[in-house]
Amino acid sequence: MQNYDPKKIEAKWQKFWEKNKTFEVTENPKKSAQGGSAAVGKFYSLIEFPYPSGEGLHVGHPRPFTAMDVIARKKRMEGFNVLYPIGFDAFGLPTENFAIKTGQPPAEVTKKNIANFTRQLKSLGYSFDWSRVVDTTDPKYFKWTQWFFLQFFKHGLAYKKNQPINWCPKDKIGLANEEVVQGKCERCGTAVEKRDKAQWMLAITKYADKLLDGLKEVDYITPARVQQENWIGKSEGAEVKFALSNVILSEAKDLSGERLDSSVSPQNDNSVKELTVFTTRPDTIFGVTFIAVSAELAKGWIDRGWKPEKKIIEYIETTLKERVATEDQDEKEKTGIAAGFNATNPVNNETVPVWITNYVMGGVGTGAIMGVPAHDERDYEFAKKYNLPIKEVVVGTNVQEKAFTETGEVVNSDFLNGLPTPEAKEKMIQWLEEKKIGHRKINYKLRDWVFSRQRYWGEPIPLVYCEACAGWIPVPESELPLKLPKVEKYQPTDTGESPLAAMTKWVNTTCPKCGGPARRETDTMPNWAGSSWYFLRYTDPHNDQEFASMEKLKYWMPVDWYNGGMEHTVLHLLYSRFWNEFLYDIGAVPTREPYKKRTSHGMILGPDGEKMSKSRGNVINPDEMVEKFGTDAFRTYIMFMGPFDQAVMWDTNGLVGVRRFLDRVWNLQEKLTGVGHVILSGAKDLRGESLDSSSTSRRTQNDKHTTLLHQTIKKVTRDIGSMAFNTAVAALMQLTNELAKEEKISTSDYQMLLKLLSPFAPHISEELWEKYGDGKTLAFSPWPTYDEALTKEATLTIAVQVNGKVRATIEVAADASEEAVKQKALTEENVLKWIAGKEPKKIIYVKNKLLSIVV
RNA sequence: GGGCAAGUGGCGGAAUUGGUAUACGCGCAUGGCUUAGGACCAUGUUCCGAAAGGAUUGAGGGUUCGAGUCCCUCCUUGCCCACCA
Repeated sequence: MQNYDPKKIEAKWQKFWEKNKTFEVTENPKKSAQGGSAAVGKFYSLIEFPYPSGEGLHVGHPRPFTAMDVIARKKRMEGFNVLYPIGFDAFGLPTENFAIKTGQPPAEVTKKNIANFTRQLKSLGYSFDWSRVVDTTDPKYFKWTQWFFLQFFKHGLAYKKNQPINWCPKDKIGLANEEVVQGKCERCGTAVEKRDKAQWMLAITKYADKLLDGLKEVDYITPARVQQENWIGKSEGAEVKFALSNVILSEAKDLSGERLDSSVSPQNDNSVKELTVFTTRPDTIFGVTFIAVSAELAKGWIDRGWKPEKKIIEYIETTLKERVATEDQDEKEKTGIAAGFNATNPVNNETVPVWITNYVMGGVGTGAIMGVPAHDERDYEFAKKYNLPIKEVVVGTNVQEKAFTETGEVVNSDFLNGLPTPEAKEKMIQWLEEKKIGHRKINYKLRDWVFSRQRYWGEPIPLVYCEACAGWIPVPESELPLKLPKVEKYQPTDTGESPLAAMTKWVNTTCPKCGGPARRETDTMPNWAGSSWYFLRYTDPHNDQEFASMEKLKYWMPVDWYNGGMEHTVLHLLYSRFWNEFLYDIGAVPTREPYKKRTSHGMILGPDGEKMSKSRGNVINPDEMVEKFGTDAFRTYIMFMGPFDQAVMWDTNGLVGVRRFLDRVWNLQEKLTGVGHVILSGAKDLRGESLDSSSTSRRTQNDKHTTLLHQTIKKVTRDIGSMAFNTAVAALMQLTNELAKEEKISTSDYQMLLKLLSPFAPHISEELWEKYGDGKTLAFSPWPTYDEALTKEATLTIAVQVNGKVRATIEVAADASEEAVKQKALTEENVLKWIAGKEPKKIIYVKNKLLSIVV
């Protein structure tokens, strides 16, 4: 027997899989390369496709990839027609920045990076269908990304809006709200500024309710579901109009197109006579003692002719500046300034002052709130600071000392008195609606999606602006893809325009509608665009007539199991669900929800327990590990290192241990009965047991050996299903250790071990299967089944407790009667000693587990 | 501040519905095999104690014959969100 030589074996099988197209699938399993018999069903397993960075594969990538590979391989053995595709999300800033630095065209850099990633991924033995690779930067792919954008546009869900955006002065790029982390650019950490810029928007907010509802019908891990719910942030309440005591504007101005419309009455004379607030607690409206408005809202008034005192203008300006720059929001104190006029509470005609404050956000609700210090903590804090009255309207704790925010009985509220909070809320909304001073309103935290970037390396937005037609005209679908022109410089211009803006030849075009002169949109799409539909393309990647045929979509969709990082559970998951639901509504895809099940993996940390990063010097290179220990050991270790959903530290010593395990599996060959024979289907081993690969051990006795085999099958099967890979590997180690103790091992037992091991360590398993298997490919051999009865041990060890402490253990036959166990226990010396002649008060028997005697 | 996880040997971590805490791996120790080994094999390894025995799952309390697991109070760490009215 030769020593285990992973390098040789792994190269051999990777070549074999590639040559035989082992993992390429079709919708008709009979025609597929390997699926000889009709499949029990389809299984679409998906991982988040990687961004092909210049650094190559990071050791973090293999964790989800290997996990889904294990699941996909097991599903194949269980008879499913398994699609496990791979692709590259290749548009993006790092490549563009690299191009800016070196002058190399991003397309070429991307090509090189993808080649390197492909080599690395292939060396890890993943069972990807390599015939379906997608690349988001391929014009054949982004043709459809652009097509989808046009569908959004045609259905009124894409619109251009001139609004303040988050602007990163370093990257010279507009950022979505979600790309701003604590006032800083998510990518480079530079403080973000506000800047006005016309941006393409996607109206994801129109899908807020659908996105929320859809979560009920899918199986997402709880944190993923909760995060999506929180991000959408639905709150139910009411909008209420408060009349203002004096008209604050005087000059007539053009009001069109501003977001402030919703909070200002549409008066011809442009005066602001009333103010709309949003509240989730209309039941507390009798407790209003002030009105708080955001600095953004007040700024809008000034823009439209309000002339307040100088200190008010100064306050507004400072607050707006702070809004973006603030780092430690923890210590941010609430501030405010009286606006100098009052509002009238419509329910009781009380006059309350209007304050401009820093704790009300311009972009939330109407940008104005009613201050109820007795029942809202923030209002309370503010009222205390500025000595505003606190009026109790819900019975609870002393509201002069602390805001009472829970539900209770309403008081001091006229017709609401005596009602519990929820009923008061309903009654008040109805009353407001009757009197036409307010109405029920559902509010969302979710904002529309800023969909344009002033960048080169992204999908061009396929629209032209025509003066004659006075608007944005779509590029005809027949002219897609609209390719990126070759440019000299990839750097965005100082004005913030995309590098494409400098390409006058490309920009100046003709209007598809009237034929007159027109200008192309020079913004490109964000990173998220290509990844919002890639799972659809995998089902039909070479289709040049449609993004995917309905027939293929119907076969493969929805994705059965999608695993990805927690960092993508909010944005990518929400965006791609939005696209899919929109496509479902226009009849382009067959399922409303794209993903049936979503799980997440934890991060792999460096050996020092810190996040891996170049600057810390704690980065582990997968290539190096594979070179040293072999792919199978690497894969198996990744699965063994800890609970899949938790962060784990890298420890190369642990990898050594797994390699030892594989060596042991390899060495078991020596103990095999009938070594050297290729065992064919229908053959029997030396014990006369069938070696039919679909059977497991045929022995029916509950001997220790058989029990362990069946227990292992059960445990590994179940653990893979629940992503408890670490304990599945542990069970395989345990079985291997037990088999190593025996003098001879039956070939059927060995076959079973190889099958269970193969999803984790496919190369060594195939190699050994070639020698000791049934002559077919292990990858499609039936997964072992177990007999529940045979997982039970024949004799059991029962713990005997006296007063809660284990004093003895006794061996009894399985399912022994309580009486028999009791009698045996009461003959144990140590048990008698602790009972010390006393009469047992109580004896509790837990079947097959323990006997508890209380004296 | 809010939400969600999680705290178990020297280390990574196991432990169906409450039922023998510490599986599996690392490390360490002793022995074997070897010219040698950082290779391999065997045995041992939660802590205290010579032993009998006792203690032990972040801290404290509770329910129970019995709690790592359930309940209450508190502490710590990680992740996500952050004045959402």
